[in-house]
Amino acid sequence: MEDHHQQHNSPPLTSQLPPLSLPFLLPPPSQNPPLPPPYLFTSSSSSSLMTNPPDLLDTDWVSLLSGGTQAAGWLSHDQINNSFKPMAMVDKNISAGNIISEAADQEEKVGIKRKAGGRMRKAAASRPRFAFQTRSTDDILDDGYRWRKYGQKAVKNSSYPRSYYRCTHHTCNVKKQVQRLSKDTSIVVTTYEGTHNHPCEKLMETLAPLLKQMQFLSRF
DNA sequence: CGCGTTTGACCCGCGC
DNA sequence: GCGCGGGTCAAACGCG
Repeated sequence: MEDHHQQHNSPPLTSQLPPLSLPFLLPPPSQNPPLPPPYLFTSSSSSSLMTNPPDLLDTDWVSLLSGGTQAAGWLSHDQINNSFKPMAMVDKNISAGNIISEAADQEEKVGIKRKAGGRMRKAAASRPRFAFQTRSTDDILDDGYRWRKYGQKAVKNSSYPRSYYRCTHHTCNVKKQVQRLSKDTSIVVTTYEGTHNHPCEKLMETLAPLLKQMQFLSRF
């Protein structure tokens, strides 16, 4: 069951590209007030919630965008509004530090009890996971992928339920959890688990004309 | 009709 | 063993 989309007719545009740079992903210039850059961490960088922004060069944007989530890339979406901050890298090997405690707790438990639940329970061998928080009135931010909700649970010590989503792409089993903090109800914590094994449709749609142009120009 | 959401049941690990 | 908490399933439902 391999994924053999996108190979025969059209050459994979993405493979011919230089790594995406962050400015690509920032909101269009029409948004006058300068937005703070999105700070996301991976496990290779700092584990604690930073008061000072991490150096963007330290952030592995390429792997984030190809394998993690496009969340950081869609800041222009109205939902995200003008606030986007990291919560922390979620990794059971990393101490909670000064992460917002409710979320930290949640993640510690999730990390340990990864396999609890339903029936088709593969040994989810330490899939990449990370979480971040957004300040938004909408629980769901548009990260470019399509998600299907498969569950919702009330969580202890939280007045808001946690929602469970799966990527709808057939061969992709990336999941995410979305939960609003009860301490600060304006904050939504999104936790991603796994790696997308397919391109982001929306991102590709957006970039396709540009990529074609680049291909064309690169011939000269 | 296809796709996504809702929701109660079920499963599983853990602590006691 | 039992109950709890959390994650998942799947039938029913809703919507375009």
